[in-house]
Amino acid sequence: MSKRGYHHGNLRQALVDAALALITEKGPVGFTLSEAAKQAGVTPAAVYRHFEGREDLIVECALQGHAIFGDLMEYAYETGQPSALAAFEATGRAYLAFARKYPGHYMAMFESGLSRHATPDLSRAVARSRGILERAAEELSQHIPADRRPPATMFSAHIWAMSHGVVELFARGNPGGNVPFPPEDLLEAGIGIYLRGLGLVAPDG
Amino acid sequence: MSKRGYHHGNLRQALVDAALALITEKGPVGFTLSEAAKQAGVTPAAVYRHFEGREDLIVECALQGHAIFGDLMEYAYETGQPSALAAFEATGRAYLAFARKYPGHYMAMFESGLSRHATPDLSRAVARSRGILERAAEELSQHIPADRRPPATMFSAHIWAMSHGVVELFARGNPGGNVPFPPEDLLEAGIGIYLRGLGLVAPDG
DNA sequence: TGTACATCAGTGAACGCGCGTTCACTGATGTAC
DNA sequence: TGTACATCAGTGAACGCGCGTTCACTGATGTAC
Repeated sequence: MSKRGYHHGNLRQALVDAALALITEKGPVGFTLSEAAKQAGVTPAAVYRHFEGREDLIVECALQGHAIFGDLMEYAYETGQPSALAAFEATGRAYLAFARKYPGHYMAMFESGLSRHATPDLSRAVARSRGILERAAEELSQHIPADRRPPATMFSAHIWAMSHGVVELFARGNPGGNVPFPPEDLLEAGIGIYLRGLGLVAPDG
Repeated sequence: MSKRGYHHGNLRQALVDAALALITEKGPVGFTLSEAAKQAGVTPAAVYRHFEGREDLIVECALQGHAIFGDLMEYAYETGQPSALAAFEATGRAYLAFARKYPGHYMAMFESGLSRHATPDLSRAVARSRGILERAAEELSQHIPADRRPPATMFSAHIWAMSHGVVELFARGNPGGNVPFPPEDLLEAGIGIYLRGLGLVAPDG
């Protein structure tokens, strides 16, 4: 914070913001370092004062994404407490809300094709995000009779998969196309049915 | 068919195969027309005897993918008959089998970023693939009491989303990572739980 | 069967382009006295 | 407060690269007589 001054103010963050805007607009593929620099009102070479190169800039986008993601999920989870079910459902909704509100971050995190071990920082950030999802699943799964309880990691993987699938196929232009349901409703209904299958919500609720 | 002869034999298909191999290896992004040509043992310019350009080649990959996909799904569906449930489950398994066996096709179809209306042919192929999924869902949903029955399109969207999510997050290197379950088991369990939630399989089965 | 011609799949050189990256520089900002 | 100096964020020109695409060509294949 309060680093501002110098020539630009805070070029580092301005570049991240430009990158995110470009990724949002054109996908993580269409993003170029040169255009991000241009959009930040700066020469491409200036980027190298703040990042090691193109990939490093994308990593920073993903990193900030995971930070926001983790905070949102954690907050949703805690807000839903003490009911494990409410906490879990809030977490699911927060997932989609994040994907919609921060599409650039989401793409940088999950669609940019960078290894989740690109840097130690990123590796840690990914682990945190995943840990939060799994914690919510873990707690909720305590309410399932032990003999019918799937491992919490599997449980959370299912929800994550469905959420991601809805985002990819139905929350953007491609390629599942114009299903006549808002993605939020689609996902909420899907998770509801899934949880009923686990015996976690009333069969006729 | 039997067009063979001339210089190369069947360059058109050789280019498609090369493109698919490259897409498999490097993702739909890493794919370049020049490299596909090279891999087919031919000058980049030769590609233009058979395709309008780079995108047209990718479209052909997606097109062939949809053809295989549709056939596989249809076959799985029919093999599972007359039980609607068995047919549906077979279709779900076929989905993942396709994604694993034809990763290049799968990526060209769902991850290459080309509009599903890039050409009329593609538009039609996408509609067919989707129609098959929805037909399986439609039939199965007849077995749900009408008052609790979700629309078949929603139903099929859920399964599609979960399948796609499993493929994207867990069936490849990124970024969900090394969950300790084979994706096949993960998906099969997920679909099983979901169907139980719909009351389509016994609660204690 | 043999020759003359037409076709057209593939060549190879060239193009303009934008990319990521480097480098010596310059000039505004912050600091020491 | 004012001057001299050090720092270092951003410049601008240049680079090599591989891309997609074009074009006049050439030479193997298929066809007509």
